[in-house]
Amino acid sequence: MQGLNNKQLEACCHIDGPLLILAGAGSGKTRVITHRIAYLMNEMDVNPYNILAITFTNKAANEMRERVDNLIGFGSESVWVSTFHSMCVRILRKHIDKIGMSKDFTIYDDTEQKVVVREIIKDEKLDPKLYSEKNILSIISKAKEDYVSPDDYERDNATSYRSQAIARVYREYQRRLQRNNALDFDDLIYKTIFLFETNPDVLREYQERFKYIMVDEYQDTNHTQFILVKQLAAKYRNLCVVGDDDQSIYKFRGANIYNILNFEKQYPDAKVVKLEQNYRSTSNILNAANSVIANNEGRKDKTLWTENEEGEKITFTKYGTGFEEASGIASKIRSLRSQGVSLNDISVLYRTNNQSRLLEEKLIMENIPYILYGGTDFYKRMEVKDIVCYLKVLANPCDDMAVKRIINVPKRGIGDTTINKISTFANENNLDFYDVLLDIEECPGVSRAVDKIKGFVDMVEEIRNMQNDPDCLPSNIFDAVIEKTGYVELLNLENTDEARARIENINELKNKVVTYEESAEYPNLVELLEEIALVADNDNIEDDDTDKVTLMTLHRAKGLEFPYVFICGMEDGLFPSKMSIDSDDPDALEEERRLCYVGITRAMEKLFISAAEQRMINGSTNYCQVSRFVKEIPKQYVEMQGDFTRLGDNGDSSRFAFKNKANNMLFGVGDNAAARYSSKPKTGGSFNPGFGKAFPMDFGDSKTYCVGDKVRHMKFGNGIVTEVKPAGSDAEITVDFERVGEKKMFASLVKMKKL
DNA sequence: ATAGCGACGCTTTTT
DNA sequence: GCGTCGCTAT
Repeated sequence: MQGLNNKQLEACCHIDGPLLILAGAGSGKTRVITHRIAYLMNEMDVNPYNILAITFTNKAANEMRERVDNLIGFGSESVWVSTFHSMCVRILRKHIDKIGMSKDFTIYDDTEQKVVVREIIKDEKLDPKLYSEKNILSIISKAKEDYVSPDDYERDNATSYRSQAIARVYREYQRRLQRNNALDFDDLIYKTIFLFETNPDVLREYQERFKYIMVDEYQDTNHTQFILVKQLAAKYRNLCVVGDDDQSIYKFRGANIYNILNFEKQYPDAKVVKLEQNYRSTSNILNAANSVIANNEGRKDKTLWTENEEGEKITFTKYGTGFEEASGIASKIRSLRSQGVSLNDISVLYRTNNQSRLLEEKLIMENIPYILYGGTDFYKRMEVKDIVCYLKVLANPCDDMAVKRIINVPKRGIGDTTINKISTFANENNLDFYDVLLDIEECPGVSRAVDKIKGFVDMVEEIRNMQNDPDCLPSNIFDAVIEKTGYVELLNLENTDEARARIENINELKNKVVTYEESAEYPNLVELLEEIALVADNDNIEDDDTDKVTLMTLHRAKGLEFPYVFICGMEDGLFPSKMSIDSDDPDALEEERRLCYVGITRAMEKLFISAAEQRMINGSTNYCQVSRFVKEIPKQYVEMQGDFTRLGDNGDSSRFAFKNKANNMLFGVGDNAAARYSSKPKTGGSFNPGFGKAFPMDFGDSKTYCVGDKVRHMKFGNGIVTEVKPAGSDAEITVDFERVGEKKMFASLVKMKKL
């Protein structure tokens, strides 16, 4: 427990009963959580089997497990470290039959949800203009997040004709998912709560198991997650939640800030520990962040402080246009680079994804390498989804959505009319879509396509039969899909850059499959698909060590830090967004302000913020005011650049000290000439080890290795120890891995198992 | 069955 | 300004 400050120590050592840790930005939150787990195990003799740590992202879960491993060596494998969603999947895979579903369910992402809703809108003959799938899905999702069933929803909205129609869609949506043996993300939590409600014995089993529960990023939990945690902790009440109400920025996704604000009401005996010392930022940056967030009403009282030095002032630059802003940022980055700053230490943050376009164009022109987070997720790319749907059909033929997606991909002459006929026939006879395909002669009106469908079914069945061979791996299936469908072959014929990028993505998918196989105990399609469904692209951030500037939205930056941070587009209407300014809910603006706070506190050494007077938004030029958030930063922390005599600035500008004019910006010329380019598909990244692959418990002599020992490493696979060199109380060992060659590592830190 | 064209709509997105 | 989606003409 060394190197912790008093507050951190206090948080680690409070073991019994509810505990709320309010952890400000950069206050060493993860350290506290990992040390607390270590304390439970090492000092309090808690069996790691009885500890549950919940996070929101796989990345956070992996990091946490790694850090606990490093802290205590072996034994941490039996701590449940997982995301809400993968925890629920794991519970449901074991018990979902008790609530009338089958254990091999598949998970639908939002693309698949949309297709289901679209079909229902059509079948129910609703006007798609009045009932957009997007709108309906968000209503359904919101209902589920609040644990409102279709019946509840119908009853609660009895007076609205529209709501009654939506209730019908909701009910039908659930019915179809059930028939497809599928759950969406909201269902994963919803059904787990329902399982616990209806099966007290199952709940008791998990309550007994999870005697100590920790929840990270508690400010981001929604209502169902709140209920779930409450259920699990009800018996032992050893619940520790960690979060920062000032960093609650996901209300639009259902996060309920009152879960953290009212924790003490929910648990009156809760101990509260505030972590207010910041170890990340200079005091100028931190003070600026404090001043901004102080304008919010609905927050827990706390003020971050730091022992770090004052540092440079924040630079605020006002540019004439978005083009100039992008040029200005690019040239600032160039000058940083010439001073020896690594591009990896620089990040450019913005409110909306489309702001990246201008930045990208300028960075390309200036020859500054960058990596952009955002855009289409790897697993949502067309070609990746196509292949994944083949795998889904092979794993779960009831998955109508998947079957319909691939039945004519690549094109094999089975058109919409045929698909609709089969669909109707299936619905009328209460059959799965694929059942009808198997017996296609029975289906009226598909005379012409019968042979084509037979060809398709034969192909699928041929691949499916491969699974009878116990040695058949998911990658063999994968190869068979590629070969029998001719998918890559057809792309090859296209001979375009786009087709080549798609092939690259498919190869990348194959890499993921192989990586999965190497880490899995019993590789199988269902588990592979589950990992794919639960893994976010976000997990790959920071994996690449080549020198690149990072571009992303402020939302995505949460949890990250960079020595140099640019926040651009600081204009009222953009940030804070117009929606939040116009909203009659005052919390909308407060949430934007929290987002601003998150952005500022990402910076360690130096923060640049900027605004443009004119910006093109949705094809038309807007004249902008400097963001109110900029004006909330006291001038002593800021150095001003730019022309403040032009339009868009009045009133509060007197707070600023005027400095040099930005007159070195190129205007206009060539700005639109920069060619559009398609960003290289993201690659690399470690596959989430998730559940089921934890090493067996092994408390023994795992820290001592001898030359010749056969070992297995979590990431690197099998290898042989070739050298052991004492280094202080530790030992540096060299291992020759079959797959990746020789690696040196410290014995006490390495995540390895002796074979 | 599919290419092509016009209408629309448009913050943020841990799973 | 740009991408997605659905309808229409071939």
